[in-house]
Amino acid sequence: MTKPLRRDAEINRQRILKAAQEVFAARGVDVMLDDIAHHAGLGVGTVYRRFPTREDLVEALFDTRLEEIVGWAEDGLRHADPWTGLTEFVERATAAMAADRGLRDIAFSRAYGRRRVAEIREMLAPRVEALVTRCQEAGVVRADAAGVDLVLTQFMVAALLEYAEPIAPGLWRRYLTLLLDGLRFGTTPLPVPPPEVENMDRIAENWRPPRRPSAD
Amino acid sequence: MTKPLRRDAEINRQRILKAAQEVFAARGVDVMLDDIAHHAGLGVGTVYRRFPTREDLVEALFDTRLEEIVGWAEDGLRHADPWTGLTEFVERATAAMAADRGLRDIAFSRAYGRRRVAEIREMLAPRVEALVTRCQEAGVVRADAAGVDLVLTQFMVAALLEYAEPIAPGLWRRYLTLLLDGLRFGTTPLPVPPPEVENMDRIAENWRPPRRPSAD
DNA sequence: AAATAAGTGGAGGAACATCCTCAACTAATC
DNA sequence: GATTAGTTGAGGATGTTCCTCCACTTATTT
Repeated sequence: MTKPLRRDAEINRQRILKAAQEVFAARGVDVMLDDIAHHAGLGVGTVYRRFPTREDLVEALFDTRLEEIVGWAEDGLRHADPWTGLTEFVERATAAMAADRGLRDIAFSRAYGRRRVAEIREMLAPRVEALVTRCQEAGVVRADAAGVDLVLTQFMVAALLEYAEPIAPGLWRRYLTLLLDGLRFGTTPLPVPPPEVENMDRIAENWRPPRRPSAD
Repeated sequence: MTKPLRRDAEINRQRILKAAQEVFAARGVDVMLDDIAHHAGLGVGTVYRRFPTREDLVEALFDTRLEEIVGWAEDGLRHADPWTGLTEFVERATAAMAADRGLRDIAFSRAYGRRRVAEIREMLAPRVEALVTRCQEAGVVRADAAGVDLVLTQFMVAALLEYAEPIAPGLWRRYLTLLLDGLRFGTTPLPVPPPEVENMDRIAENWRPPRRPSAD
């Protein structure tokens, strides 16, 4: 029942989406909507007319991005070699997050993406855990690891990205390798149990790095 | 030549230091000075009179804390077993940072501690690197690791602390173990070189997690 | 015990940051 | 050319943080 937009309005809508995508990628999801408008070469009012809340922009931009990541997890589970399946997934997911700070926000925080995006995000954790379990069954991941450990691992690497990626792009691969080697070859008994699922959620949901200044 | 403070003023000075220590530990070094005053049961004016800038509080509180950590590194270097020397140092340092968010700020960021504290901080990195080198010479740390890798490792764990420690205290031990196991037993060739010292500085200096809300 | 000097409190002004509306304007479509 | 849809961006509303200022209190000196 929604009338189609006027031609110029539709063009502007696309421009806003493109601008939002770029600004979110560079500076995270909680940039000022004014900055997105400016980056799109439009007035603030136009952005607010088309996307009354930040949430609308998030939902319009990130559902497919997250679905993509879920898809990678499923690829990994389908891979003949469990360990390669796991590492290829982690590499792809981290590379995507390295290139897009907004995606990190969406993947971890619960402050954004309350509708469809939240649903998809929820599909991620169980699949990631399955990747680990599958490796353990094949004996290529230490037995005392847990599914959630991979999530926390990703979390730590995401934090590193936050600070290091703009300065030393790609450095994350080094430390991801270190962590994965720990998962694979480590023998020192892990001294405390993994977090309960519920706590895991509470940890990730606090994800909220400081606002990055606009370049201007 | 500085006159001694009036008796009540000296007492209040101590109160402020105690309050600052506690509030910094709980919520980091960039809390509002108003909060410290309130926590000390004093007026804001009193705090500003005694410590005109946040920097003065930082310098008064953190130089011995950092010296302590430097001392631990030296203990580690003196330990008969290089690997135990390394792990004991990392454990102690991380435990201290887990208990004090202000200490994390001081140890990593360059936004605080510009005088004596900065000097001490600078003594830390070379000693940490020596701990690693010593282990490599003994063959108990992978040869392709670098001294700075331990610093980045600490950095990642510090980021984890930021989010996880209030919810799952002590969880960091699990992931520190994983990382150290990676350093020790890992065999996957590290895919990118470690950061230049100069970049290392630029990464750490950006440390600035979001402000934590006061509990009131 | 009065005089003096030192110290205190905390309301509130200044400087910002962020959000989002709205009335005057412009452009597309019929 | 009339009608309707869309755009604009200055600026009001709100919030945050810092830090000063001066009427007041308390210690110390004489």
